[in-house]
Amino acid sequence: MEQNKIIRDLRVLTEEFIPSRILHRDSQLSSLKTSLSPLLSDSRPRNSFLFGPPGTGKTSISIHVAGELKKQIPLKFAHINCWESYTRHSILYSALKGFGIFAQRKGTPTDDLLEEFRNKSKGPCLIVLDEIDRLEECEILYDLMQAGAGLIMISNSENALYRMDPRIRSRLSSTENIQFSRYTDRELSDILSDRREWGLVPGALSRQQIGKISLLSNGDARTALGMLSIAAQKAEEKGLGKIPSSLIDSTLPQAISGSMKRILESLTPHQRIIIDILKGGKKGSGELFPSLQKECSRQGVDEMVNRTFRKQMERLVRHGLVSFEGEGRWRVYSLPEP
DNA sequence: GATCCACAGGAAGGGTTGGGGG
DNA sequence: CCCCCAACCCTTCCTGTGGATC
Repeated sequence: MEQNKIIRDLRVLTEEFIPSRILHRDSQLSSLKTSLSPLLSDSRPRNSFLFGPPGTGKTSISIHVAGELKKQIPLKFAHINCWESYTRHSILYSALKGFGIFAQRKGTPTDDLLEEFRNKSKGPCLIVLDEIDRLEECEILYDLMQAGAGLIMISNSENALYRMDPRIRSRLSSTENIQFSRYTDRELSDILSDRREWGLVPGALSRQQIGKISLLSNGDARTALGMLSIAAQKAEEKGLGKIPSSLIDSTLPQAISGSMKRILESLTPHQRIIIDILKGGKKGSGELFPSLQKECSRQGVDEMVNRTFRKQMERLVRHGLVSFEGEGRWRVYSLPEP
């Protein structure tokens, strides 16, 4: 295979890559380590709630800290995305999978999975629940805590825990709240420089270009890394020896739509149609439902019953993809501000 | 004031799905 | 291959709410 001119290691340029050195998150890192330190003496850690805008390092530092702990103790660890696993059953299943135990998914009662989890989570145990506001059955938090697991809960919204059942909330009252704010341009530049060192061939990207990406990404490391990897791949495809600045400008919309695309791909056809309709402006149920039916028959998608439509709306609202104002029959749905 | 209407949302039940066992 | 099991999704049926209409 021909030697790459731009990319040395593409993995380093993705948000999934967890660097061994976390930059510009010192206070959050030390708060989290303090909360989790009881694990080292086989005691129950303090639960943590990490909140802040997307791309500010919440998931990265959670996985990083878990990795550090694993080097010192036999930690049971699982990272669960509540967007994908939002029921009690699927969370228990994912947790066991994170421990390396492949339970039978279908056909196993939730209580049996819980029993299995209780048995297998003995000793130091840490569960990261990402996008916790997507969770549909909050009792699972109670179950996990009861089994002795330490929790790191992550959300973009500061109020994610307020919306939970008061009983669960009181169990979470001693939770350590750790806030993440957007990176400054300079901090983002440092992060990108660090990744450039391992991910790109020397000389492929200039300091000025890093500054430009940082400026355009508005403090969001996910967008910044998205821009960097898209630009690098395009330049590589073209057989160039350096990333041209013109390419960087054109990657911003792609990097942003890339994260939006992932969300849209996870939607059902019905949910996608509802969002498309709401792009045309806010609507009440009385107007939205007939529009949905009409659009479904036009697109050859099965029509749904009114009650199912309301359940779908409930879910879209909970997922933050649709917002509403007004109560009762005067409720009006719209798309949230980006 | 009684009734109607439009909508929200709970409860129950049936269909589908996917993995295991006979 | 077929049946069983349990989760999960959708539908049906129902109750509650509050403004509009008679």
